[in-house]
Amino acid sequence: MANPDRSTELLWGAGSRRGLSLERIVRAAIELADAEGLAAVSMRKVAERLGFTTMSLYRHVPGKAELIDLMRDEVMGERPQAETGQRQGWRAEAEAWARAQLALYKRHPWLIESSGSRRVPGPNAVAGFERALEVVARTGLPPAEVVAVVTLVGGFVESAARQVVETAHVERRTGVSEQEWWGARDSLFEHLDRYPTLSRIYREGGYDAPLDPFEFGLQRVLDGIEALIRDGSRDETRCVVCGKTVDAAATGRPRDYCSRACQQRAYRMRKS
Amino acid sequence: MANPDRSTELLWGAGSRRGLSLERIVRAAIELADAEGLAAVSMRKVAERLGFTTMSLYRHVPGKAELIDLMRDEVMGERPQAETGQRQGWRAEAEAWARAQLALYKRHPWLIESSGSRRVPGPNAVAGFERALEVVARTGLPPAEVVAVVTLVGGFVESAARQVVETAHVERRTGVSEQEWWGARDSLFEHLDRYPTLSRIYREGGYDAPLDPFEFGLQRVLDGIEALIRDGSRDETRCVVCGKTVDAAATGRPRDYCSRACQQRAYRMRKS
DNA sequence: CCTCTCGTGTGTATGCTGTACACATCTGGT
DNA sequence: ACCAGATGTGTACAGCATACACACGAGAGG
Repeated sequence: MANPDRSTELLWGAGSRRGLSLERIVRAAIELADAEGLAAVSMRKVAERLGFTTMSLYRHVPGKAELIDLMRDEVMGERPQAETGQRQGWRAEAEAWARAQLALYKRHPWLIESSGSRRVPGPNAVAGFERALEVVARTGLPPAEVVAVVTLVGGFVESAARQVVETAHVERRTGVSEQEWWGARDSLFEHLDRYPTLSRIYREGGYDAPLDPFEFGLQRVLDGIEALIRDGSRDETRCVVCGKTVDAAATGRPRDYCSRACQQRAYRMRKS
Repeated sequence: MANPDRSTELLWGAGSRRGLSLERIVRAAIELADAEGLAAVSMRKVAERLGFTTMSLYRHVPGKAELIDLMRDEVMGERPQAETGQRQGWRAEAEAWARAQLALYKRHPWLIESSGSRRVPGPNAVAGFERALEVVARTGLPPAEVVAVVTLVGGFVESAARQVVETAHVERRTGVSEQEWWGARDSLFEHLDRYPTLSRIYREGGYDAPLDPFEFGLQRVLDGIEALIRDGSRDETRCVVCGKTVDAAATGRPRDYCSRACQQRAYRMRKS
């Protein structure tokens, strides 16, 4: 587990603190991870690649966990592309954001492997988050739902990337791995009668031309969000702060907020 | 589907407890992972817990990777619950499936940590997949889309579980609540003005009462799938095998399949 | 000039990890 | 009785992150 304070300091530190050596270490580690996977990244290997001893790295980086934090944020700074001229409607822009994120995962598959444990978000990661919030905020959804939507799409992209990258990884492995795949297929065939629905769907060709999980899933998720936007704007029964359903007052002026807490938050917000 | 030999051995416990067995190893490893996390599972620790030497394990398990495969499939065999009387409509059942899956991840958080690298699916994992296919197949979607939908929902649940479980895990291990943790990262907030949308949403209270990412996301995803079902049944412009859009014939009888390949697959399927 | 501190690189040592290999013991079949 | 195979053990090794003591060179203060 990375020391949060140290990682935060390194990730957010002023330019002067980020010495030349630190950048070289991080870049060497990224090259190693890109070429041989996250498992191949050891302090020894990184040091060797730079022509220094293992322990010299510790003069610039507190530990391996922090190094990985830095690697992650570094590649997240790769600009998706020329940042097209916006104003395309939230859906097209959300699609573009998701596709750029997927491309990032494809360029650096180890991002997925290293996303397991608790990570401190760096400036570039937050910048990506900011861009996504920007897009979704234009939908006019209440703030809490904007955050939830971005979380959902972000999580989906990572999940899809995990599948896409993994199958690509398996396909790239030749011979032995392919045989394993066939072996698993055979033993699965033997017991296929235990799974009637699966075998029926297999027989009906459900696996002959599999749909791209990213493209398919992205459209479903965005459809679901679109439905949320439509429902939310049709009836006004949702809290404008958190988006929860607000039980309509039987008589008198209809409520805007689901609770006094949300009302107070909106008031403070308006006042500042 | 209990193996009689194994059952007798387990039931006759006292006698067989003297020796090692694959089941005992797997169960000990699961207990260890449940209690202290996946990182704490080492061959030495598992062996110690059982009162044997490290190397004795290798008489029953080829290596650690295979042990983890076995652990995964073992816990996936835990029946979600009493398998309620079905016939509730696909959406309610899909929700139940997703919730059961989330509960599984909560019971065994290490399932998420260990899902990174390539894993061989075991009988219990396939059984869970089969149950999901069963539910989604009732929607009448074409086979390839049934698979894609199950993949989508499965991926979503894992993604949401990763978030939910992780915050809980961090809180338990560090003894610091999520709020305190982020509060301590004040250097992060210092730079908040670089992110206008993020800070605006924060000020508007978007983070004060965050929506449950699982519950929120699940509804969006299911909404998206519902839209797919509706659109698919309204117009017949989709291939009944793979679900891709089929370009309508200008004149004559409208096509059912997107390609000769799909037409042939459906024919073979009908014939068998 | 000398000395003293400090940033930086190095070498060694420790305690983990998975697992290869040789050896011991016990068991069941011929 | 004997032998083969299954099972458990002990030692050994390579790899990992990293703690710690040391070496060297630069700049500051006397």
